[in-house]
Amino acid sequence: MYPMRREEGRFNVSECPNCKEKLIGDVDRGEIFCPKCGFVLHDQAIDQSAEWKSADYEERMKRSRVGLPSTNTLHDFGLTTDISSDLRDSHGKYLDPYNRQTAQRMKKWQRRIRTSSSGERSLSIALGKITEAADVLGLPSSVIEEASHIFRKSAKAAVSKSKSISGMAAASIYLACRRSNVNRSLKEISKAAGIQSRAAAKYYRLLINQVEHNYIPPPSVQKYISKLVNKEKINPRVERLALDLAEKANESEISSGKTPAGLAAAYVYIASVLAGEHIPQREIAEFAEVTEVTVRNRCREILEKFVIRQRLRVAPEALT
DNA sequence: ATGGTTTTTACTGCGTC
DNA sequence: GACGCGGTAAAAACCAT
Repeated sequence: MYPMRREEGRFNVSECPNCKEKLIGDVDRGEIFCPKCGFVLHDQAIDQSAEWKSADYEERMKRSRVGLPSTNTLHDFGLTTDISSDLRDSHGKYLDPYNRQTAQRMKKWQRRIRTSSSGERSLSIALGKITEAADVLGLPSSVIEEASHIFRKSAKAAVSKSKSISGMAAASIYLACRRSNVNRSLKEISKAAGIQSRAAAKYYRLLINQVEHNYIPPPSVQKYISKLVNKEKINPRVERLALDLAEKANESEISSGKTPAGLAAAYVYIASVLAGEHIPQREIAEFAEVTEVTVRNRCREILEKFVIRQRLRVAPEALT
């Protein structure tokens, strides 16, 4: 997964090994990932910058803390108290019978309270679901945090009331991906969450209406192309050509209302033919998660435009 | 709810290896 | 014959109104 060879010692971290996109570093979470394909370069990278500075020992002691950083992915933010069961006091002495009884009662209630209310419990389940699905997809933990945060917000706003937990989890992850510029389709995510993408789309729209207030533009065709190429291990030449076509076609007239995925598939298909690689429509359609018919239709439209251009270019020569 | 647009489903015919 | 490709009609899904 991590393509660095130890003996080389050096690895250029500025671009993604899959799609050559410039990588984005997330200092807060200590990881670097590709905004196009979601490739995580170094999930366990250590944040080398000091979190705080201290002039002297006293101050350092004041500022240091104990425990893991709090996280959105656990229902209680990872902040929990455990009452130990060995029934000793803070000095290590055994408790007397009365205090022992009290401690046991406290322990029991603490355990019950932690996930007692139905809200807490479902939150806990949902966050687990999010983490699980995101892990399957190999998403960077910053996205998981974001998704968890989104889910919390939706739960607070009672958006997720009486909705499928998996559905809301998938929708949260998808929104988190969109926000973080990680190019994953709703289909992929719903599959990982074990849910129909149709249903997930519904929940996503809910989320958009209730939680998200900024318009998130859909990923560009170029991104889809890169993703597709990277997924299918296609010759980079084809990618270049496809991107070229997409740019030159300046497709404002053909693209409106069409799924970018289908368009990208068509460009890649045409590029593959032009480059003499000829990838079957069937395969491209499968990887782009659209139908062959859609690929064909987009192809037809693009080619119609290109034929006209070619005629215009060729016509003067034909006249001479 | 509805209507217009797009995508999918399912099927057929054509040419090539 | 299997395969890739192109097309079509009808159903399904999507989206704004």
